[in-house]
Amino acid sequence: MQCCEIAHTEAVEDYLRTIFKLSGRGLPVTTSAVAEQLGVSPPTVSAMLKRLEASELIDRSGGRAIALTAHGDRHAAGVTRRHRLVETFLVQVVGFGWDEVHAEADVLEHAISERLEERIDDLLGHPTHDPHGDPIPPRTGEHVESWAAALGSAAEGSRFRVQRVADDDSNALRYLADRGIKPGTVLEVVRREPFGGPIWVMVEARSHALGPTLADLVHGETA
Amino acid sequence: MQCCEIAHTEAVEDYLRTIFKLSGRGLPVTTSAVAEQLGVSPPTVSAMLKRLEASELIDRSGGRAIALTAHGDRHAAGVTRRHRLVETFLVQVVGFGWDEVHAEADVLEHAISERLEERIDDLLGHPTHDPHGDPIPPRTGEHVESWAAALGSAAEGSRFRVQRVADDDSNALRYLADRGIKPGTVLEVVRREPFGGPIWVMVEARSHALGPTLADLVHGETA
DNA sequence: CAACCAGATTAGATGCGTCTAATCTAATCC
DNA sequence: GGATTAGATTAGACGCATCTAATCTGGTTG
Repeated sequence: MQCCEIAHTEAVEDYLRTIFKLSGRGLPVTTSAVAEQLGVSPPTVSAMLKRLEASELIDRSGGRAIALTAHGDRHAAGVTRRHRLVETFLVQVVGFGWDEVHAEADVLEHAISERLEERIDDLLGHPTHDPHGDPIPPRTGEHVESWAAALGSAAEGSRFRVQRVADDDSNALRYLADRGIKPGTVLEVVRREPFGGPIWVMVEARSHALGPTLADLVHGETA
Repeated sequence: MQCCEIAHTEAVEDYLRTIFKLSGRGLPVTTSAVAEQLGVSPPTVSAMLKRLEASELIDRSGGRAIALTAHGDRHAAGVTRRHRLVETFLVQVVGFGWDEVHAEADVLEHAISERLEERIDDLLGHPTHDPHGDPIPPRTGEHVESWAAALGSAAEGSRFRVQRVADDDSNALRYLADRGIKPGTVLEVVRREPFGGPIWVMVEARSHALGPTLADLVHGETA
């Protein structure tokens, strides 16, 4: 069965984007990881993976790990592109906060036509990154989905430039935005408490203690 | 079974909006009419109508005619509201032509959240009509879906103000827009050819011959 | 009135996407 | 190396939305 023999249903797009996302973050891409991410049961994922494999969108020759084929990667990047364009559009044009757009985009990514996708891209001036700092895959051509180092592992005393913040948790995003932490922010790592304690950072002359969970959502490089 | 026990799937919303649309135009609302409109088979409609009736969204006590209950009408008006708000948004904010938005809105109407619906409404300044002149149902309260007289039945020599143009056919919309015929246009009915012949109208000092099919898409009142 | 016809429904089937319960597999650990 | 255990799959089921083929229903017409 070739790719184009599978219906590009919302579910198929959801699975592809999830696999794309996990791969991009360097996380293990397994049945259970996908199930967890999508909030469905492992058998459901098993069944879908079988169909994706039959359509040559994924490759499972590497043991438990699931990899996108070149074909699958193109489609997954397409869905991701729409997701991130929609997020950018909702923030820049519609006036939503960066913490409000993820769930909205999760639905809209399946609902916009190619024409609307292009129009939004034009309207926004062909953005390269969404409001969370995630790179927007180009319509054609190569795309690299790299995550820089997490703030959670930055050295004490270093200056850290935020590039990207994981967009999964609205509350975390709101919390971080309230403290001025967003892509582009440069902060100072004052102190790292041991034993899973918080990391103290200085942003615009104010210091904040971020728990390790939160600190791991923030990625960037030493500035 | 009460209304809220039925899932508000896309299909359910599609059926409700279709029934709403046919009723609003004063057309017969029957199994086959709905099937035709939605492009599905009559048995499929039969099955869905049974579920809609069990959920008390429609009432079929009037022989073959299908009527929305008060409850069903509220839901149908909600879907229609989203459809028309999206159309307006796509034209006014995104820059689409009025002939391009119907198909787009058919999908997006199911995908926008209540929050986004409200935000779009605010952004547009609470419009009362969409680009085709169709009234946008208010979020709460009464809504009247009335179609004025068709241009096809306007008297020779009368002046006719266009209020509303049926949005089903992109090509027809483009054709009409090219000739300056859209809501608000005032035109003069020069001559009606008999035997299903065209109707001659004068718009901005240019005259055009419109076939009866086309003329029946244009609704308004003598000005 | 009987036959016909249009329109609606029932019967039976399919594919998708999901579930739970049971089973299989493969890595880990004493 | 055998037992445990985590993870994946198979088995069996369900609801939604759709189809085709067959049947039912009700009005019109010769």
